[in-house]
Amino acid sequence: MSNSLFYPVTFHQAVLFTGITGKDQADILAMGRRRVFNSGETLFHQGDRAIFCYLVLKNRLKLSLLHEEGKEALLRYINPGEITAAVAVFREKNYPVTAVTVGPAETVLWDRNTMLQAMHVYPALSINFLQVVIDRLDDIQSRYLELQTERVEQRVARALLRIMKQSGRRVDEGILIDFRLSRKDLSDYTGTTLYTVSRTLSSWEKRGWVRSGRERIIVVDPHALVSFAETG
Amino acid sequence: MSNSLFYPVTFHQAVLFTGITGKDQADILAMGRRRVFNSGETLFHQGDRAIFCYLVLKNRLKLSLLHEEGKEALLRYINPGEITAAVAVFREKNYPVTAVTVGPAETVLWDRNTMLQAMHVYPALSINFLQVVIDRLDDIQSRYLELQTERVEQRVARALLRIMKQSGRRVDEGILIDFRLSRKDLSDYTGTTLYTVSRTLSSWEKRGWVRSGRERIIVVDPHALVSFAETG
DNA sequence: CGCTCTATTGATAAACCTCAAATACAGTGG
DNA sequence: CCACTGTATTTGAGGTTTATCAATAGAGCG
Repeated sequence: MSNSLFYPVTFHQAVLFTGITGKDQADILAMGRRRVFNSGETLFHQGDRAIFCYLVLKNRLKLSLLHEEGKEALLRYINPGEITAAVAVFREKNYPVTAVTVGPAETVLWDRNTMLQAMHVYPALSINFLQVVIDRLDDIQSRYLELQTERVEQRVARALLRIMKQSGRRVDEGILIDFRLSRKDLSDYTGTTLYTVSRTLSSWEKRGWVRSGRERIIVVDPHALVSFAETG
Repeated sequence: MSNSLFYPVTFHQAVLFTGITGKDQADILAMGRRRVFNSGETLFHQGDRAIFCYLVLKNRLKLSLLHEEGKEALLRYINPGEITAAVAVFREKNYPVTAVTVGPAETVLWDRNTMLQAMHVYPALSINFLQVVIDRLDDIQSRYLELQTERVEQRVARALLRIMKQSGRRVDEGILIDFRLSRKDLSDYTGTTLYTVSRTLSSWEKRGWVRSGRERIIVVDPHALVSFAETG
């Protein structure tokens, strides 16, 4: 409560806080610790003991699964208002995920015991955490199915639409993905190579569906992309 | 409790019942309804409202994600003592998964409200359910990474090892997958075609790693398979 | 303005799918 | 017990998708 002034008002809408009053939100936030990470800094790494869970206040995190030989599967971006490492609260096993900031990021973090305590006081928290875990499960299952059954271009279309929905911002020309997103990032997200993503985006740019530059993508015609994603 | 005689003793080891005494287990089972499904019968289908959660007593269920054009991703097999549709208890949304029996299967099922009630009386149940959801999330994330980064034969090796661990039975020649498992099933599990699986198994059979017949696989040399899966 | 990182594009190769045909196998009913 | 029938499996040939490699161009930063 004491340092609630530090937190932007907008986080009253965070998934974490569904069904929790503003005052209680402030209390819960005050139980955590505020921490700012540099651009590109690692919050936690695959194989670490899961210790904290994080609420993102500003900027974004990139969650990845790492494989040998430097290959990487990009799981998702964690946007302001979203939490990650929710699972860390429920078990002590290693967490198989790596989190890196995309630009300098502000977070609030809670250790396991503190969060368990908070959940005890505010039971709605447990429900919200569970909801997050289930949402993640749904998301990864859909993507697993798509990865297994669809072609590369179709998957890139879906990826772009997903990221657009989660992190898009309206601008004049269309919907801008609001952070540095490279061809490599998109290929790690979809299980292809940066070359194929580049070719795909070039072809869509010719058709007027997107506009793109260095680590920057604007979706001009979401409808066309949706239709492409659904028909293959 | 009244009908606890119906249930085999072995289910005292079910994940669902971790930390729950035998008597309480019987009570919980008695709150559910016992139901036998025919071979190949569908328990629930993608898009259904999630209504029940199921404990498998005998035989196995096959959980799949369905895609248009008849393509299918095989999520996992649910063995005796395991539960499925755990998520159904926590939300009413459509469940994106299809469950079909592999041979005639005995189950116990609970509707949402009954299970919520049981959880209220036996809090350990909630923890066990959560554990199941988290395990499923871990599993699908690992497989997502593998699908995205590894070659077909490597994935088939991993699939065989996974299924072996979960459903294998020691026999003279090695470890037998203890139910009908076709080339098509394995290819749906790994995201390839039955032809490629067939070729792969043939080549392994020549090397003495497996023995296989119609819908039947014995892993003769698990070590060789592990090493193959890990080095690619 | 030079340096570095990202993106583009073409040529080639590898992995894997698709299609087709033959073969093996497990039940089933006579 | 055996022939029959419907699946499952095997295997080959050929095609498609996509990765890989290489070289060039472009963008941002100090």
